[in-house]
Amino acid sequence: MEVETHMSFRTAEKISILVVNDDATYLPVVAGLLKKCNYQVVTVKYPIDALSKLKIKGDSFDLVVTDVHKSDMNGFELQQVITQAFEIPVLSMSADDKEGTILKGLKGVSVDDQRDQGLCTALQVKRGKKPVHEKSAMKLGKQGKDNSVNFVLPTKSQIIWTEPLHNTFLEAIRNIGFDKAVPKKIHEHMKVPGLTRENVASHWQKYRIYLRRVTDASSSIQVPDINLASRANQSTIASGTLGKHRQFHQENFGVQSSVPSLLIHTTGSRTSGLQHLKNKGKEVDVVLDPVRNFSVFHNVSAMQGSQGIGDLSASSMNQRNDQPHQQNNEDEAHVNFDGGFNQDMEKENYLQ
DNA sequence: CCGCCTATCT
DNA sequence: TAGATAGGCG
Repeated sequence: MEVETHMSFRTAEKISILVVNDDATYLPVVAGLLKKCNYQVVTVKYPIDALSKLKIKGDSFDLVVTDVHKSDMNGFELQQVITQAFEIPVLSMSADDKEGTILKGLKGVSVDDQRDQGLCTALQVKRGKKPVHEKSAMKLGKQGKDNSVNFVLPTKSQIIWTEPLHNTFLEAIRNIGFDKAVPKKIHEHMKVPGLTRENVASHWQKYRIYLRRVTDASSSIQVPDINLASRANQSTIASGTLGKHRQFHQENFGVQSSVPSLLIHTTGSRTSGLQHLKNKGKEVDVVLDPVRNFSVFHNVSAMQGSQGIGDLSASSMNQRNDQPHQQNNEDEAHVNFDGGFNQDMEKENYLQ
């Protein structure tokens, strides 16, 4: 499906692109790739040069590709000038995904819209919703069945909430106090390089959802008449539950030191690693479950003399919540691991 | 305007 | 399913 057919048409007028980038190593790469895709490419180092080039060559460019840099005139400024003066779409790129550089420049325009507009206008492609990522280098112009051309950029990495990472998350929450915990604070406390507030927020949401699920389940099983406990006060989890999970946790993750880094990023394709593990069955879900440790509630649960929840075992934990009632389940709560994480996935590690 | 939260997307 | 993203709202 990824055939180079995209250049079989459009021989008459090549699309011409002006590439602005002062990075000596990056510029040739971008230019080369674009040329390979049969675009006519002109390169300049600085925005100033770009402007003069545009003045000379007028509207002969179909698209300007800039880097978002912090030189005299940055990519965004250039973008504005060009867009206004020449009415040529500008595609800004950056390898800098920190500090919201890109979003700042886009002012309310979602990244998708922006790039869709830019690409569509410039290349007159059909609206193929191929995600084009704003971060990192551009990869390759690839086809669509419809002959549309899309830029396919490396998809942004996802972080994986490994055991150690999740633990620092939990500890941050404990330090802050559960009810005062918000993404920003948690994030600050964690102090994990490369981890963003958004990462934390997302995980926090999942975590709370999970917690809700568990507390609801346990209250309905345990004391049906006092579900107000878990309802009103989220910080109530039976010690039995805690114990179970603790135990579970230790058995299976006992020596987690095999994972040297706290933060693991994966890149786009999910064929390996995560997916792979997932496909191996439910026990894997347990491995990947974001909440394997209830230490947050340790103190609270200590004074909760509850018992009988007994069976929030591993298997029930990773199963859905739809009607635990009268769950006789012949499926025994078996958990067998073939030994921790086997990360054959592509990843970047951030030591810390 | 920031950032939290929920819904939705991938 | 997990994690990312968008949008609403305080």
